[in-house]
Amino acid sequence: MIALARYDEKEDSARAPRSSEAVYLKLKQAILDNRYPPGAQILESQIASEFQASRTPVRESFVRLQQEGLLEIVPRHGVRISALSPGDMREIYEVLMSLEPTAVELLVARRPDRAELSGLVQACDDMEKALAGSQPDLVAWAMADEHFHMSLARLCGNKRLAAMILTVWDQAHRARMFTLSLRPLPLKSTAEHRAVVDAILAGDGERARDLYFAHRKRGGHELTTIIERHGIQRL
Amino acid sequence: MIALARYDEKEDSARAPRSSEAVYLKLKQAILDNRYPPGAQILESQIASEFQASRTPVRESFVRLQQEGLLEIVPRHGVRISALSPGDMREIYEVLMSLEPTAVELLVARRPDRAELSGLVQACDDMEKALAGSQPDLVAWAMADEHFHMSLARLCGNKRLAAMILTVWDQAHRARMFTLSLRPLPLKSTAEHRAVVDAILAGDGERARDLYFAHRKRGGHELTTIIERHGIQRL
DNA sequence: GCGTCCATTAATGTATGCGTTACTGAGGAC
DNA sequence: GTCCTCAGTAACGCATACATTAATGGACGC
Repeated sequence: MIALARYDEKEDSARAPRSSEAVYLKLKQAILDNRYPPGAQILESQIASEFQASRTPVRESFVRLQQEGLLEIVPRHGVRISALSPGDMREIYEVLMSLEPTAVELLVARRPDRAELSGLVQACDDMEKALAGSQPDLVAWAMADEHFHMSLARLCGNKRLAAMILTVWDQAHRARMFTLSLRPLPLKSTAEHRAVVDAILAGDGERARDLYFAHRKRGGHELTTIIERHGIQRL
Repeated sequence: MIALARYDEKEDSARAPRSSEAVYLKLKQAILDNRYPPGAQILESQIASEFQASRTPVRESFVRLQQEGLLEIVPRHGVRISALSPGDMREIYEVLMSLEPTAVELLVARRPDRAELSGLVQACDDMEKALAGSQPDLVAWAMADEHFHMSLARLCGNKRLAAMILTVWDQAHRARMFTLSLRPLPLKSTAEHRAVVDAILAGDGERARDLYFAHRKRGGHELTTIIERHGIQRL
């Protein structure tokens, strides 16, 4: 289900370069980058030799990644990279439609100043820049979009809530990247993001919440439509 | 930070009595039962000998329980059972105020028949029974209450959402049990639960959502008040 | 020729050993 | 008397060895 560990990340003492942590991070990145495609069966020893570690830290990483929903440990059968069904995508967007508006509401209640929101503004600028040229850079836009949403989650002041949002975002990451070129150009999206920032600065929690909810709903609907139209079953 | 693994529980083949699973379940139950109190430092070897297993499955359990937020692995320092601060309780109730109303809304949208909701009705009956006598059985009431909320989460049709709810409920379990005798008798609570069930059966998603939100908000407020009034810092 | 059974093999699950690190306590110096 | 240093020890993190299980392929029987 939903991995709770992320709010634990404290980069205080870099004195302990634990192998299991390194394996976890590299394996996770590899999955998100689709270097291990959904449905792929992977072996402990394979990952171990690939990352030059023993099976022990690899197993530990498997457990963590399973709880984050990125892979499944089938006892005695090994590990399979999770593939998302259309139903999974629906679940993810239902969760986000619940949690993200709450997060923005909590953020407004904290009355953040403009400096605290600089990351959000920067993300909006990046999104605009990515779409400005004659050849829109969809990947850059997606990264800025992700950065906006994850920053907002982190800013809300509720670590559990933030961790949950980040976890399901990670689960949906590949699907988003995959459908990026299939969706209409997200031209309205940036304006929606800026409107949310304005509402936050104005201290209007209800408006921020409603705007964010509508934004999330539209995004989810777009993605769902694409999945249906293309008859995608697993991603 | 929110453990995603629970929706994975499939008790299909009981053919593989894995030691790590047994250790995980027993250790988790022990923590929930407060046999390892919050803040306690525990040793891998201690748990291993206690459960007659080696350190390997114990470590695996530690990783899982850390992601569920029930304990913290401090590298090179061992494992500490999580203690909830008032801020943690606030976080948990903010998450539940967001997720539980969504869950009930999703459940209504599925138009469940009366049979599907029998578990909820049973839980209401149990709550009433627990408070009926001259000597109210608070523990029985709390168990029925928990059963109601967890059943509703599971019924909503969104496994990720359900898993998240269950995870934070587990985190708050000890705190709830601890404050049980400090709160006023939950006499209104049962009626609120029944009203939610009625709204579900009536197919009125908005009413069910609002009722559940109000119920959750009141419960959270009650608990927060108790924590403040008694100056509880860790539980 | 096909199906079933057994043996072999390969990968997981568990146990254990080894190296490293951090804590503890004692002893000495200022 | 207090603080700092150092050595001893105990627990963790990782590696590896062993046990267990499931899958695969071949051979035998029908």
